[in-house]
Amino acid sequence: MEQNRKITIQDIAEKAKVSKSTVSRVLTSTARVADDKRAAVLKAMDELNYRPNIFARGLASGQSLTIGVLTQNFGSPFFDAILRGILQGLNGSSYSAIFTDGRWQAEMEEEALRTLLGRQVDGVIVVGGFSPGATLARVGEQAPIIVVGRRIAELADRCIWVDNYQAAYDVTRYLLDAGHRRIAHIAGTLSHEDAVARRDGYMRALQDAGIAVNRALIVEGDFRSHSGLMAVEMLFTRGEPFSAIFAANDQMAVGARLALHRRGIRVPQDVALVGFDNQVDSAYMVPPLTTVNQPAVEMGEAAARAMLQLLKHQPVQLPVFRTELVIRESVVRLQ
Amino acid sequence: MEQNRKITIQDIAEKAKVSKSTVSRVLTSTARVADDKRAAVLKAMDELNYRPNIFARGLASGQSLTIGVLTQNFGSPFFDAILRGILQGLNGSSYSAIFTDGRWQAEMEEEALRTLLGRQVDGVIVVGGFSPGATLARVGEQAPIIVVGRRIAELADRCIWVDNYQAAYDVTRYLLDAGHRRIAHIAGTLSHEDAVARRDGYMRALQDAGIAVNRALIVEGDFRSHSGLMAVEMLFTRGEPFSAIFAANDQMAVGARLALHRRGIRVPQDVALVGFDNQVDSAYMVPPLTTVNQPAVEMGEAAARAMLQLLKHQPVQLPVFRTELVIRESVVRLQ
DNA sequence: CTGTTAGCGCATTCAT
DNA sequence: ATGAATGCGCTAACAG
Repeated sequence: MEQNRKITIQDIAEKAKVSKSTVSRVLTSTARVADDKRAAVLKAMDELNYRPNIFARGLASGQSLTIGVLTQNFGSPFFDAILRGILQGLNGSSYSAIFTDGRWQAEMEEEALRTLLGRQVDGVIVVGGFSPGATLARVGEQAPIIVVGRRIAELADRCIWVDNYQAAYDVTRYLLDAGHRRIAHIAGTLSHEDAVARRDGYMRALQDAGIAVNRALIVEGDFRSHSGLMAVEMLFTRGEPFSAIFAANDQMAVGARLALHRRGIRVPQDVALVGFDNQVDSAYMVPPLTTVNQPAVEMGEAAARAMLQLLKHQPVQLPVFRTELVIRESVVRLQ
Repeated sequence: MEQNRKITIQDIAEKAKVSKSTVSRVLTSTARVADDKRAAVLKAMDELNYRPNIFARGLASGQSLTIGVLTQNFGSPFFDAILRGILQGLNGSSYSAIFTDGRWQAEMEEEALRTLLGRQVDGVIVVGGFSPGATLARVGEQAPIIVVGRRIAELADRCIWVDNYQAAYDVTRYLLDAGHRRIAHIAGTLSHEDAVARRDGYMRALQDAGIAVNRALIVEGDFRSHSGLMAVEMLFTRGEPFSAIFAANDQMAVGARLALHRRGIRVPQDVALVGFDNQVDSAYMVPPLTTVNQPAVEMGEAAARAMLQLLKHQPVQLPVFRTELVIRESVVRLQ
């Protein structure tokens, strides 16, 4: 099967008539090497199609050149965008990423973190999740860590996130400005801090506008489409009238849209609809969805770059990311 | 920073009063160990919170316990489902996955494959992509390989795929049975074999029904939503009437849906619409989309399991995956 | 069943 | 600037 024996640093040393050390030096460029020798080494490496053994290197150097990414739910467009950004940010560096999926379950996340650390990753990027801050802080003692999509008190200077509270406030404000007074909210899983922040921003905006928060207009979903559909059903069951719905993410907005359609309710003429996350296909909904854009790719890229900095023991300055209200056609001014 | 020195097999050997070898044996369970010693070792490992160094292990054993996954486009729901399946299939095994993204570009794929191999992965799973079969076959000589989502002649017994041609044939047949005669097709990128197979299945079904293929009713898209929208525009520009559209994937169907909506054309009353892939939110479109289900998660899982078999040098028997027409509300019988 | 001995391929002192 | 020597932590023969 593997006819050609693994060629090692030794082989190329012989071929280039130098010592292993010299070869190692041109490999790591940790010390100067005479130009002619370096050339000979390079030539030999090329001719023999040499590939350093990453394990030997890792064992000897203590570095894995791998950064571990703990994510949740590969399927989510939002998280995918972040992952894409991370890959992009790592591009060109000598680091690779290895992913594990926490599936939004704290125990699984711990397990995933464990395997990552067990794989001697040089750093960890945590994307979202439920793990308590203390757990992550502990991880942070073992390896450089960057958290994206969450704000963790214990790791304040290592988090990349957006202000969900403010964004939700702005959405609600926008709906109010359009003349809506009875605005329903489909919240995300409320054990998740983002969901809470979005709901709170919504409530606060209402209060600031002098409108009492009506609990009957708030339904908790789970960030998935189906829960958006169910939430609208729930709203009708409760019988509280509403002229607008603010869903805590686009997926739930999609579900809500279908529920409205089933009841013959038109969007935006009868009910306005706003989502959150600006996932790609939201622009292609019928009608195109007004939503909040989170610069997911950029956040992922920033996370990767920050990690690279940390690994070089350089100080990191995390950029600030802003959300943006993307106005499309699912909201219309109330007469 | 790292106050506590790395604890090694040696430490736990001393603590358990056995030799390193014995510890190694309980670790790898390659040989029987007396129950009491095993217990002592386990206890010591637990108390010292021991984590084997994966590099040392890899170096000594020649195994990386890592399988490399080459994928395209993290953002696609279909590919994500496959990845999720792979992760799922690896779950419980001692293998981890490491992902790289080929971004649908042959050169990038080659590069990605190279880094994967450079990382000494024990096996490679290729998801989709453009790499020529010969390239993949070459990779297959260096490490076990499984290909999912493509059928490659050189690697016939290593591919997991579905019969796109037949599925497309069935879709078209379904539309014909519903009374449609002027059926448009929005193809995917035709440099991609799946796109070709789907188009060909469509054409064949028409021919078998005695209907001449009308080139003006076929538009090439690129699998993305926007191209679906553009395709419909193109169709109208061409002026060929049609009563149904078969898009080569759901994303393009979404785009097509919006284009129709913009022109005030109702689905399914005025035009029937069918997609392909059954991505999650298709069930929540307005109206819910009739589409072809590809068991993506199952395919990914099967790929992982097959890989595990290969790594154990056991013969693999790849399961056959069938597509299924998922009938929802975007098609109505023509009067 | 268990301990002893040799490396795995490379980075990194230490000499020179 | 370069070679020789040492060891990273573990697995895998080899004895016993």
